[in-house]
This record gives sequence, structure tokens and C-alpha cells, in this order.
Amino acid sequence: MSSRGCSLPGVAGHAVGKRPYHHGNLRRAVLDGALASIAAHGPAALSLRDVARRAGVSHAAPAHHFADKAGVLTAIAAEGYTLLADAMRDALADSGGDLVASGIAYIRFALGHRAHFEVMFRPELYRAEDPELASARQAAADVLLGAVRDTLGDASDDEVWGGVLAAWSFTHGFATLSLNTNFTPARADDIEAAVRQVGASVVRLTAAGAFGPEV
Amino acid sequence: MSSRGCSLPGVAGHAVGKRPYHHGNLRRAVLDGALASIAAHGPAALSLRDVARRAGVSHAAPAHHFADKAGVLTAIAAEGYTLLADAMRDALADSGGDLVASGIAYIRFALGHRAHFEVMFRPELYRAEDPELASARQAAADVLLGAVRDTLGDASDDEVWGGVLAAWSFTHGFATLSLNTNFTPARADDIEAAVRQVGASVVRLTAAGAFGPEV
DNA sequence: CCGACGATCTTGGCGGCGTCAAGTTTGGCA
DNA sequence: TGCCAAACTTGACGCCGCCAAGATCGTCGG
Repeated sequence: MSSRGCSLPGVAGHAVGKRPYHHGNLRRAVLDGALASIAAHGPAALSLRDVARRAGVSHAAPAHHFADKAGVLTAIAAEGYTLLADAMRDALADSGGDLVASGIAYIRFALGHRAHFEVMFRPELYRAEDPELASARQAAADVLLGAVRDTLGDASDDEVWGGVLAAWSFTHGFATLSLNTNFTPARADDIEAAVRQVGASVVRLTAAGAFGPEV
Repeated sequence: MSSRGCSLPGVAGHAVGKRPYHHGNLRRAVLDGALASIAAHGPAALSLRDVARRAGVSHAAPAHHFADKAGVLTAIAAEGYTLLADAMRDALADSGGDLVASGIAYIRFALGHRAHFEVMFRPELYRAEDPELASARQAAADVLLGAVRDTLGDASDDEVWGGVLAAWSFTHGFATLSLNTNFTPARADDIEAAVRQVGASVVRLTAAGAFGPEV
């Protein structure tokens, strides 16, 4: 019962692959409505009845495409990881493997797809064991791992893993704080400059020995 | 009406300053119950009625100490900022101003006071303009600012601000990812070693030019 | 010593929520 | 053409946050 609505749309696409009956494409409409609501009021305030109302369907209609509220958020998280992986892959390809470029893509994604991003990192809201989500998540992690590996050149797995932790922590923290606090909202239109300026600060702090002895 | 229950306890302490009537100290009991629930199920699943039930009072009793649900979360966020500032101040004092030591204190706080931390960085759940909260938050920010200033020595305000962004982003990202994902759970018992190892990775990435040209 | 006051807490009710069960519409296929 | 299954509706249940009105009880002025 619970797997029916979710598994039928299949692996293929997100927008198509489902024939319109009464509504047209209620699955997409529910996702888009939920995303708009989350972007405006946060994931905690999401109401499926409200989303259904805005889509012009009955309050129980969404349950036939997503088993329950957690199902909607699971789909959003999976979509988010796919979009994020694509954005980072594109940035790496365009920049010739620049780690900072992929970090900027990460931050741009967080700010531009706030709703996706906020859901992705609240695992208590969705079903983290969902296979579609898990694979999308793994794909995004692989992009980051490859980028760090390429940057460090010849490095042990431990060194690469440490680099992933470092790069991911920094980028994720910057993105999260930008979303949560009044963290330089003026420069939101020029993320690249802000990130590169902060990158320069990392170099300066490193030179000052803040992160440990130099090599 | 809304300010009565909140303003009476005053600036002094948190546990005392309120005479027991029927319950003893319902204000503390509500906070503790809410913290336990949030630590277990996240802030979104918090139910005031459930907290009241566990405290052995009626479902409307908490509203006399905190105007509403957002009031409870506001108090938790304010308490969290105060605890965090104290922890970082202590770490800086004990280490002679080591920025990494204060970062470790930050991460230790996040992992050890998960409920406080998760609420603090979800401003849509509470009243960010609450004066007690705002001052606690500012106090925490001042600790970080001072630590970065001391580390960088002679530096312009812009450079210090960039350093704050860098240090805070990194530390906050590490803490958030540790809470949200399966981010090396094995080393949770030795945060210091993990952070210093990742610090070494920052040095290595910097040497590889990942964050921009060296000075 | 006592009565009134006010803070603390209870009771009951309102609308909204997520979810379940059962019924209804509708498009495509045998 | 007639049937089936997917898509959607209707109605109900218990939970929630919040509000208003009432009950309880320590304290303080007289």
C-alpha cells in the first residue's frame, strides 16, 4: 500500500512519466506547492492539507502519490541531492576541476533552492533509507570525493577523506549560516566574490598557524 | 500579557528565581522536557501537550510561563547561546587563545547539547527579536570575533570579518554535518583528534592552492 | 488574624492537522 | 462495450496549538 504511489512513477524523470487523470500532474503540483511553502515558512510549518487546497484537490489526494508527509519530504530530498550533484558536476566541468568553483555551486544551490536544501539536511523529517534518495545522495558524495581527490593529487584515502571533511564542512557551514543568520546579506548577489574573499582568509589563518603547523 | 511569564524570572539565573506553587518549578520542567523531546525527535515533532503530560500538569499550563510554543523555543535558543558563549570563552582561556580549541568547544557543544543547537539555528521556529535572546547571541558572536582578532594579530576589520566567516563556517559546517549525517560517527568520542586531522587537511588543501594563492 | 489579590494551574472548547477507510469518477485496454 | 485499476473524494478519528473562563493557593496589607 505504501509503496504503490511512490514506486510507480519509476526511475526515469521527475516531471513526466505519469498520465494526467483528473488533475493533470498532481505529483509535480504537490512537490512544487510544498517547495513554495517550505521556502516561505520552513519545513516544520508544511501542511499537506494546505498544499492540496492550493492545488485544487481534496485533502487526502496527495496521499495517493506520496504515502504520507514523510514521503513528500523524501521525494524533495532525493530531488535536491540530484540537483546538487548536477550543479557541482557542471561547475567542476566548466572550471577544469576547481574545488572552490564546486563550493560556490554548492552555496548557490543552497541559496537558490532553499527548500530542497533545508529538507535534505533534516533527516528526521524523511525516510533516509529510501533507495532512490540513498543513491542520489551517494552520487552527490561521489562528485565531492572526486573533486577533492583531483585537487590533492597523490594522496592516501585518509588524506582525501580529511580533505572532503574540510571542504564540505566549510562550504556547508557557509551555506547554512547564510540561510539561517544575517550573515552578510548584502553580498548575496555576489557569492563568488564573498567565497573567494573568505578563501583568502583561510590562507591567512593558515599562515598564522591557526589550523596547525605548515608543511 | 505575553511578556508577563517570560520577563518575571529576570536576568539572573535560569534554575532559581521562581517560587514553587503547585508544581515546584514548572518553567524548568517544561524546558527540560522540551529539550529531551527535541533531542530525541527533532524540533518539528515537539508537542507542548506531550511535555505538559510528562511534567504532570494540564495541557495549558506551559502557556503561563511561555506565551506559546515559539516562546519555549525562544527560551531554549537564548539559553543555548549563553551556554555556547561560556563554553567557547572557557576553551579560549584554558588554551591561551587557540582558535582551534574554541572550534572544538563549539563542536562539542553542538554534539553535547544537540537540542539547544538545533533550535538556535532554526530562526523560523522562535522570535529572533526577543531582547534576551539577541543579547545572548551577540555575546557569543563577540567571543568568536575576539578570538579571530587575537589570532590574526594586526589585521583590518575586513580581514577579521573574513576570518570570522571562515572559522565560523568551517566549525559550524563540521558540527552540523556531524549531527545530520553519518559523518564519521566512530570518532565522535575523540572530536579533538578529528578536528585537528581535518585542520591538517586544510593546511594541505591550502598548500595545493585550493583556496587561492598563498601569501 | 483574615480577607482580598494575583500568580499558578485546570477545564472545556475551537479549528486545523495527518492519517485511515470506504466510496466515486474516469481513462484505457481486452 | 464492459471491466479494471488508478486517481481522487468524503467522512471520521485522535492529536495538536491556542483561547477563555474558572478553580486553587501562597502572600501581604489591614
